[in-house]
Order: sequence, then structure tokens, then C-alpha cells
Amino acid sequence: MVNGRCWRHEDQVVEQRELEQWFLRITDYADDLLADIRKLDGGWPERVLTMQRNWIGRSEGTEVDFTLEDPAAVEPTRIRVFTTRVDTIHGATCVILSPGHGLVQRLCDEAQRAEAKRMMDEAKRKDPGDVEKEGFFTGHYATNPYNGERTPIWVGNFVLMGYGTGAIMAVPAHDQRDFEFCRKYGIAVRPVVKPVDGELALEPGMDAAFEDYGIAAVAGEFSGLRSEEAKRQMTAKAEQEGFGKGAVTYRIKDWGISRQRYWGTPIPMVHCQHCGVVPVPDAELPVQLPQDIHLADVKGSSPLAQVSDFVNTTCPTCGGPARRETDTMDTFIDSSWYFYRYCDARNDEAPFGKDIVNYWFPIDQYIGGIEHAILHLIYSRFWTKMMRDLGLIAWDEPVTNLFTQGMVIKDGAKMSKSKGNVVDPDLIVGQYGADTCRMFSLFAAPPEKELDWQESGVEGQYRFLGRVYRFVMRNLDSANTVAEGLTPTAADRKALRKLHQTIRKVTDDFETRWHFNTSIAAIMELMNELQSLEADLSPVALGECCRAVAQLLAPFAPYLAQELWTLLGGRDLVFKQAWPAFQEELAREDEIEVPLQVNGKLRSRLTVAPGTHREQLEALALQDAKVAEWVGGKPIVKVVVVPDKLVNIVVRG
RNA sequence: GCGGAGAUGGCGGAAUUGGCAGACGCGCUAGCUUGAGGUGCUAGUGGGGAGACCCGUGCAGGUUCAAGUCCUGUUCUCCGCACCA
Repeated sequence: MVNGRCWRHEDQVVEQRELEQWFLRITDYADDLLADIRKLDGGWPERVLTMQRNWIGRSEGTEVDFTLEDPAAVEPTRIRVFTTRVDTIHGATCVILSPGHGLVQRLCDEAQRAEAKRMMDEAKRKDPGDVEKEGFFTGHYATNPYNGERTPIWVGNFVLMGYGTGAIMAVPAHDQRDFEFCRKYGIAVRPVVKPVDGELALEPGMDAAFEDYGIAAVAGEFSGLRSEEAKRQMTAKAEQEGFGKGAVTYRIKDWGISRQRYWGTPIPMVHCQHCGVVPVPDAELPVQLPQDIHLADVKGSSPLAQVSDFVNTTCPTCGGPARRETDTMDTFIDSSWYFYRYCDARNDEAPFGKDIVNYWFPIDQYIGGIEHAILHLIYSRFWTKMMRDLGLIAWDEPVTNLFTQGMVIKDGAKMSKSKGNVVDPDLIVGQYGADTCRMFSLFAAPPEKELDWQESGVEGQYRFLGRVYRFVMRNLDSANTVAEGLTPTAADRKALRKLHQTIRKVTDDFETRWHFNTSIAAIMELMNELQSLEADLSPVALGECCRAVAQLLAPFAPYLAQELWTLLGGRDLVFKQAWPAFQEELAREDEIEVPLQVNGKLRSRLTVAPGTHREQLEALALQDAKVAEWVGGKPIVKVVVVPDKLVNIVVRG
């Protein structure tokens, strides 16, 4: 939606309508979903778990009934509010109803009701961030059950109907939103919590709410208690006296699964005038979509509603005439458990065979975009728990390890079909080939990072693959020579050392981080080394290196890799070969450069055998002419030696 | 507002465990090859300085022999949620 209109059809004004919808009661699983996040710790990215915690949004608090002042009433009307800070209730200076609250219709006159409606309409149109707080006094009062105080009842646009009870007590001295609202309308601000190590704030003079916990003051019998303790005791009092109770509220709402679309799984329900809503019996499942339909422009309902053969049916209970539900299911339903069905996709008796999913589940490694951090990944967790409770499976969580890919960004927005900023890989494939396209995508960034799509590097990958191909082609005869028993040349040893270091690097990237950009960089380094040694390499080494390069490239550039593998006399498919074995002794350097520092600054280098002992390193470092110059006879405070890494000489002055 | 991630050359990125910052690639510069252009190849390429050297990982501090990496504060960018009582 853009400016109140459809993003795709700019002449189509978007409006909100009330619809009867189907929901799944995911809120029953809110605590379960929250508690089991613990089980995912370590296997799932922390940020995904945090997002889920916030999305579920559990708050513990208290529900309290204020009593509507209404001399004519026989039965008192209770206005129930939810608060997480009942300890501040002695500072409540008004009660604020959401514009959608039921009492608004009853208490307000016509002008006020119109104003409430205007607020609701505005809220639907605007981003929550840029709606200014506003409201009006209803002219009515309610009584605070803790101190018997008479408080005015207001309507405020910032009070949400969909959270808590749709009504709040406003404690402006201790809640910033209430503070802003009450200051705007001249409603009293009364501090009732003092800082643990300070004095009660003075009003007037406050310029912001004091939201921290502290010590209750001006709170009758609860004065002097710490905030936490006051909350406990005051909630207990509400329960004893029947004007309230401890309550838990969640941000998460039930999952609306109704869609007014043709393409979707029909919700298998029948509406009967006599029997009400009746589920379609198992024997008649699945309800199938009619094939022969005309996708008309129908407002507010599924095109299915126009298909009388589909809609008109009989009631499974009484056999009388009935109407079929025409809403179809949200596709998130399917994505919540497709991975179970994939294990046993041809089963026409049951969703899946128990033994089969027992064998495969839970999923060891799931990979998806970060955009699924909440919806898909909460729904799937919920679905698994629901199937567990139905006895279909015996575990709590579907996915042990989650890897979230970064999104591909193009022109500042996520690349997606719906945004229409998709780059067709076929264009690159057509011009450079699929291998280049893959290499380029993998080389651009590590996979968890978001990637700003720039095509400037494609040429480089194309050039690299060309270089590999030409290298192998011009050495093909040597590489395919069967030449045994030759003494390896110095160049051979260097080449094999680089080769095995590369095998180690690429293998490690596969096994731990999936940072294929560095794998490809390592293979490039290997090729650079092979090219510079090319003239001095023996046929044996050439053959070994070329075959290994084909294998190392296979996951990234499969077509070229297979081509090279075949040219090099390899049998079968390159993918079917065992991964090249890393050999530590071949990878080991026979000399390394150790930087020499004086006071932490690089001054010289030492070439030594790896594993040279610290005493010897220290002695060599102190003999170094460059080092001696920088030490300049000053007293040496200490010498830090990290074998194979560096020597740092610390001097005074 | 809350929560999360990030900031390194002209660009994408590397530095995985506190130990030589800038791997690898793009781009750029010069040269060779070519009738010319492209391709290919060779060399160079963080900034300053004639040079010895100095400076340098958003900013300000701190810890350490040593900080892109750890700690404190801060700015900005992106993402998620958002008047959640």
C-alpha cells in the first residue's frame, strides 16, 4: 500500500473492511513458544530469537476494575484496565479508553462518537510513528478501587484496542506516554514512586515521567514498599477483594488464516442454517478447488463465492442445504509443515508416516532469508507443537540449527518479485555462463551478509575461469603423462604446499563458516601461484594440481570443473569423487617470516624455520641490525616472543 | 521509543584465536601484444613525504608489550517491532 492506494494499481484506493475470518489459536502456545526459545539457543542466530521474543511480547501485570460512576445503575459497570505497574495506581489521574472500546458507544454523545471514529480512521491510514496523541474527556468518572478516588474518563487515540483490555489507567508521573497526554490536556500529574536513593519528584516542575522502579509513596498502606513488592501485595489485594487479578498479556495475536483468493487450499467448513458451522468430514477431504471458474472482480470475498456448484452443498450433520466456506488458507499454513510432508510426499493415507519423520527429524540445518525470522519461523514452530499435541510427532521444535542468509539489495530495496526490482540471472548466464554467474554471486560477500547487487565484478570471475581453462589446456599433455618416480622439483614442492593449504582452507570454509567468498579467493591464489611456477613444474605435479583444481572448483563452477575433469582423464562425474585429502606435511611451510617490532612498531623481519624456539628467536631478533638501530642502546624492558608469529622488543625512553 | 546488526582503500570484501591491516577481485595507471579497439599478458595502486620515515579500520577515551578485534561512551547507516500500558 502506498499513500492509501494499492502499490500495484495506483487508482485503487485501499480500504479496511470487517470480515468474518478463520483463526488458529496460536496465543494458546505463546508461553510454550517463548519457553522453548531456550532450546534453540546456540543453534539459531541470537537476533532471530530476540525478534521472536519481542514478537510474542509477554508482559506480566495486573488487571484492575475501575467502577463507572453511574447513580442510576443497579449493577455497577466495571472498566477493566491492564497495567504492568499496579504499584503506581495511586498516581492514576484518569482512565483512558481506546476509541474502539465498547463503552465509547454508551457513554459518548454523537459528536464524541464521531470524533472517536475519526481517530480510528486516522490510525488505520497513518504510520503509528506519526500520529500525535490526542483525546477528549467523556464527561464521566470512574472510581479507583485502591483509594476510592474519582478519576475522569477520557478517550485517547494512543490506547490500542487490540492489546490488554482496550482501556488504561493513566499515571502521567510514571509513564512517558501518559505524561505527554496529560500535560497536553492539563490533567494532574501526581508522583507516587520515589527513587531508591532520592526524593519524590516535585510537581509542578517535572519535565518527564520517572519510569524506574523505586519505593512506593503516597500509596496508603503500601507506602514504603519497593516497587516489586508493592506490585505483588497490591495484586494480591485485588484478588482478595475481587476487583482485579494478576494477568499475563501477549503481543502476539491469533493467526488469521483466511484469504479471499481462489488460489489456495479451501478451508474445509460448511455453514448450515440449522447446525451452524460444521467441519467437512474426513472422508470428504480434501475439499478441492473447482477447475472451471471465471476469475471475476468480486469485492470482499473469494472468487469461489461466485461458483454456485462449489458453494451450494449439503450439511454433513443434518443433510439440509448449506453453504461451503469460500475463504482459502494462508500459504503460510503450507510452509509451516511442508518439510514433514517432503519426507513422505506420496503418502495418501496420512500427512506422513511416523517412522519416516522420526528418522529424519528434527531438521539439522535449515537455511532461509532473515525476512522469515518471525512469521514463517514462528508458525512452523507452532505447527510442530500442535502436531506434537495431536500425537503425530514426539518433539518440540522442528529445526535445530538455523542459518539466515542476507537479503540481496538492489537500488536500496530488497530484491523481490513483489518489488519488481529482480535481476534476471539468465542475462548473466547468457552472456558469461552459469559458472561465472555462480562464482560471481558467491564471491561477492559471505552468505549471512546482505548483498548490494553490483555487477561490476562479473568480468573478473569470467576472466578467472578462462585463466583456469587455458592453464589446464596448455598443460594437458604433461598433466596426462604417466610419469612416475621423478624427483619433485623445488617448484613442485611449492605448488603442492599451496595446493594443500588451499584444500585446508576450502574444506574448513565448507565445514564451519560457509564463507565461500574466501574459498574462491583461496583458489584464485592457488592459480596465481601455479601460473608463476608453471615453467618449472614436473608433469606429475601438474597432473595432481590440475585434477585437484577441478575438484576444488566443482562446487562453485560445476560445468567447467566437469569439463576439466574429463579432459584430465578423470572417470565418472567429478562430484562423485572423494574430496581431495588434506595432507598436513605437504602444507607445512619450511620457512616463515617473523616480524620484528620495537615498541610495537614493525622494524624488521626474520626468516626462520617454523617452530623455532623462543630463546633462539629472541637472540636472532636482538642480533638484527635494523632492530639494534631502533633499540639504540636504550634499556630493554622486556621482549615478547610469540613463536612463529612475532617478536616485540620493548625499550624505555 | 525498544531490540538487533553493521561502519575497514575509489568499490565488493579479507584479517576465523588480541600478534605484519588492506588477502582475493573490481576499478584505475603505465607498458607489451594489435593496423585500431577489445581480449590476453607484465608492472604498479591506502594517505602524506624528495627521503629516512610518519599517519591510517566512523568518532572520543581506556586496557595491553601489542587493538579492526577487548572495555566505556558516542555518531551514523541498515533491519525488525513500534503509543504494547
